[in-house]
Amino acid sequence: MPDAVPLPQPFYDRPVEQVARDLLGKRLVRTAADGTTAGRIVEVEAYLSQGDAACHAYRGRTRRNASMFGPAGCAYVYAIHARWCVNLVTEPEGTPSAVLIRAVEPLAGVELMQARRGTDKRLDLCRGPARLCAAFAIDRALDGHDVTRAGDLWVQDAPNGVADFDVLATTRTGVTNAADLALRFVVAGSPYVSGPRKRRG
DNA sequence: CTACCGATTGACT
DNA sequence: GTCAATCGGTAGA
Repeated sequence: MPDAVPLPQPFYDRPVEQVARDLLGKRLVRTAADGTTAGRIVEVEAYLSQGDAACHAYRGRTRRNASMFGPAGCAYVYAIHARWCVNLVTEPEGTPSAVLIRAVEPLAGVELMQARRGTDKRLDLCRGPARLCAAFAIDRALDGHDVTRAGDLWVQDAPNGVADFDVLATTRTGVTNAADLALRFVVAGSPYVSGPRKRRG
């Protein structure tokens, strides 16, 4: 863990699909009152500002999705089926796009994750967007949080710039609208990604 | 205020 | 593989 440098704001201020791919392999770091947890991002999904019926901002701005309309580099935390999920907002302010973090590989604070999740199974600790949030103690309090500075929630650049893995693009999981778009990206071969689901080239 | 729905998960066949 | 519990957000009366 050489440099603990946060990914800078310009990293997020780019096309969402590109940011999604580039987030793979980076470290998500969460510091809470009861300790710190960290994990390597292995699965993400992109939600587009235009023509994407699955995006929460598709039908305009509401109280819930307000963070998506804010500047890049902020968190967008929402509730679904009584659970929390976390996104990272991309593209310029007023452009409601974001990357959903679906799974990470546990790197630090594993015991804390186990306690929060109520399971010892390392593979299941952060596999799935809501499981990840439970393991990292992420909830609505972090909605709108700036992730470009080392703080309660941020993303650390990977030790080396060169990716040592292949990226697999598939359709998104669980969405009922615009289900045909291949906007889910995973680290090929990682056992820490959530259920495979159908694949697409 | 009530009614409906979902970017999920965990339990079960 | 299938299925339903779960509750915050949204729309509508």
